[in-house]
Amino acid sequence: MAFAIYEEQFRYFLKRNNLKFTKERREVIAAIAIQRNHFNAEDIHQQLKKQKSNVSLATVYRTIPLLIGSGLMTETTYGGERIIYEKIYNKPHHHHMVCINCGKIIDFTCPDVEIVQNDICQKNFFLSTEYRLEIKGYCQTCRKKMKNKKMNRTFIQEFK
Amino acid sequence: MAFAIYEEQFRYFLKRNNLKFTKERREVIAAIAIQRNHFNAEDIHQQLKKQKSNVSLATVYRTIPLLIGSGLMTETTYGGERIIYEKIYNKPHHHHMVCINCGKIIDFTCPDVEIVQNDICQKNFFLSTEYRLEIKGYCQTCRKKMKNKKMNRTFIQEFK
DNA sequence: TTGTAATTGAATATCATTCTCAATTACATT
DNA sequence: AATGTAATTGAGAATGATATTCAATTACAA
Repeated sequence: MAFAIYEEQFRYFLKRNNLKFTKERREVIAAIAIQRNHFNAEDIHQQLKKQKSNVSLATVYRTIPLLIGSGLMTETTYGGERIIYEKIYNKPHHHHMVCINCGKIIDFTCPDVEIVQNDICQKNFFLSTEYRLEIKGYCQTCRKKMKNKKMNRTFIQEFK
Repeated sequence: MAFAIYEEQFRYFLKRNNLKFTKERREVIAAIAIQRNHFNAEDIHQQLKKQKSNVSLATVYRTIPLLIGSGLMTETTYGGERIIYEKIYNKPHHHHMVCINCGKIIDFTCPDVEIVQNDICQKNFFLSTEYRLEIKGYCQTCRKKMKNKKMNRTFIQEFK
């Protein structure tokens, strides 16, 4: 499974940065390896408890930047109450559609965006490390609810 | 100037939603009208003080969703400590490059992205209300600093 | 084995944003 | 113009995710 590769990549990162590979960090990786598509800090902590691990939430938060720095995961969407992460190992680069009614996140890939992005960065002498196209709106399910007026809209507003 | 139009649009929105046009809300609009490209809740509050207005920070926060709902402004980038807003009146739709070293935000327009976005939404039966392409990386200035190793990098990491 | 800098858990701090509540106010209706 | 009522306000307190402090522990290079 992917776990061994996760650990290898993480150990390499730690060594390069003069950081230690602790029991706690190993357990956090194991917890990450098991996560689904999208998860947050608390999800990791819950998984640790399931694993009978006593790694504290503080350590989870301390480990997150290391996991991102080592290239094992990335932030997905912000804007909600919590930051949502996802693993990136062996996953093609993709973007997100977020339903503003139910919170559902839909992944999609789009090679065209990369071309556009390269072009823009070159023109602006910008060195890109990350780019994302994020679409907000209403998913298929919630559009149906809209017709029945069962949705969470706060204000009356037109759609473009 | 744009202020009168701002107010008209806002009053219309309030009326449609059975909300009141108060002295405080008028003052907040005046404060918004003066803001630069990118600003946050605290910036609005500071501007109110400059205007000798006593509108509280709580009211600023309460007014923000109304301003967004009425189409006067929008969230720009999250991910930092605070939410950054920008006015959208008379401003072409655009995207952002954010320097992860100095925090600089560079606007850019890109008509191609709209085409891509429409296509994806149609395929997924998604009703888009908003979309953004966000590029993170290093701006021209910070790239030069990188060569002199004067940058804020936290971890040693390769660039793609 | 040892020295030392990194790491940990627990508790506490931070700090942007939201909420509570009693007093005030806008404004539709008379 | 007066009235009724629901919306709004400021002040302060609450919230809650994330970060930090500190003393005790631990990884690991030498």
